[in-house]
Amino acid sequence: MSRFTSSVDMSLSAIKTACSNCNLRELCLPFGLSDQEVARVDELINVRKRVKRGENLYRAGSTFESIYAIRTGFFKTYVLLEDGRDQVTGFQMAGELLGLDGISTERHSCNAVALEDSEVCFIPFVRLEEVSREIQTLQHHFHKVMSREIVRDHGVMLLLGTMRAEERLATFLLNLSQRFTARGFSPAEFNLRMTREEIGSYLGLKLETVSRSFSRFQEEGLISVQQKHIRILNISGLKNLLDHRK
Amino acid sequence: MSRFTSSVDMSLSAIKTACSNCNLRELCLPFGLSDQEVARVDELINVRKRVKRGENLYRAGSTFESIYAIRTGFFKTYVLLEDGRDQVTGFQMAGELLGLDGISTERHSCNAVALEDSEVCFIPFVRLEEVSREIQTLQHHFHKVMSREIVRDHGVMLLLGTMRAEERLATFLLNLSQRFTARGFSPAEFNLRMTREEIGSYLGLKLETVSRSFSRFQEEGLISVQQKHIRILNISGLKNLLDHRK
DNA sequence: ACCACGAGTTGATCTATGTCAAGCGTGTGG
DNA sequence: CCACACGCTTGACATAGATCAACTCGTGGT
Repeated sequence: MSRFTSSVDMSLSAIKTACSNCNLRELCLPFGLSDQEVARVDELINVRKRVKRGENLYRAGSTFESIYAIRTGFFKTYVLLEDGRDQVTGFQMAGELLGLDGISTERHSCNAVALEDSEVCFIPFVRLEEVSREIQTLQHHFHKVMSREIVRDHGVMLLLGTMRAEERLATFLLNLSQRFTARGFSPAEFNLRMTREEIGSYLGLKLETVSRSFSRFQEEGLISVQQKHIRILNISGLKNLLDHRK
Repeated sequence: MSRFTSSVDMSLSAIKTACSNCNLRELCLPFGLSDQEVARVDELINVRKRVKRGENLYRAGSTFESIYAIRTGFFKTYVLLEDGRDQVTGFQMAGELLGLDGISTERHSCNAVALEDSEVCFIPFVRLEEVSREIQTLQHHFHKVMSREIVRDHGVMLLLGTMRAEERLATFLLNLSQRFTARGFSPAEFNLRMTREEIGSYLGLKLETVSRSFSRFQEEGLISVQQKHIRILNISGLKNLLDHRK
């Protein structure tokens, strides 16, 4: 982790952006908007930024001004306890929004770090509220996105509160698989961008338990693991792990 | 409280002007609005409903139309797994909103049950979006409320992912105490509305562990417990449980 | 007012996961 | 392109909390 905490500023290359020709449009904020409406959204997104692997997009306590749409790359968000314990609250990939936590107090309440070289669009929040007062579709979609985040969090609470280690890991893999699929990647084969420790933090497990569970899955022929490379060999086998518990 | 739960008839106009003379205004949706603006919000709240202890306000899967503001009473929300395991995702009290989970898919994703006889205001969501396109203050406050829910959920994830049983319970008690205080009740003395099992479900513990932890706190003079009645005797002692872990 | 059953407490034991430790291999940065 | 640090795996052991069980209490419903 030490090499990640050193960075302070992000490489600052402001690029003119346009949702209009972004292939993530249908996964991202402009979902369901007409061309005209997308053009209005384009106007409010005037900054794009690269975030290098290990750099913070924002930190807990920093003032909130924008939400961010991930154009390329992969992030984690996490909260810290004073004593050093931390909890990864999510992993975010292209098309997903970051920073919603900051609206409530005008300060971010968690940290966002790039897990690979990434690019994000800045969406100044005041302007987003402006435009969403004008465009009903945008307003409604934004509400759906926030609500979806709440529902997702409840799912994680269910996982952390009731599931056993292997169920948690299976759920995690199936979720990743499904999100990669939605982005046009293979449902069965992908590279993890995060370490065992980060997976463990997200799932409320120690890294050794994550590692052992991976090994167990492999022994059982459910997946093949080679460091960060995962191949799902038996997806329904993984799903069965979740169903049939007494 | 009694004047709301009595069976005395109320005039329609009294119902229609709910927010304007509701003493929860500053905790609830109309927070920060001018009198004029509150009047606009009043207009969209045209139904109030009693929910008896044990009744569902809504269920997972039911279609989403309204969010609900709790006028009096106490609720829990929970999600279910097919195999019967469940996870309480939150306890809600007067002035708090219920139903935000439903926005994302137009169907509720969790269940809401009254833990005591309660009364809620229906806020038809389509109308809320309408009015919040007109009233910026309302729009912004609503966004803050949703964001606050996300931040709260992250806090629960931290609790479930990293804390030990007694830390979880202490966090829970301190949170309740703080919310009762915000509503003008004693910070140190209150009645739990939920069972040990429900507390356990929320905190990712079994009821026996909750019971044992209560007993331990009592032995240590931190609280006194008598069934559902809690008195916090040493609030900083409880807080210390959270800080000083290596 | 009473009874019965749900809620809570407490003890004894079990177990899943944490902890500690040692060694390996791979991919990243110099 | 190479080296080594970091990430990962695996084993042995420890423990917090789960599970099972027996008993008490108190409260809500009739």
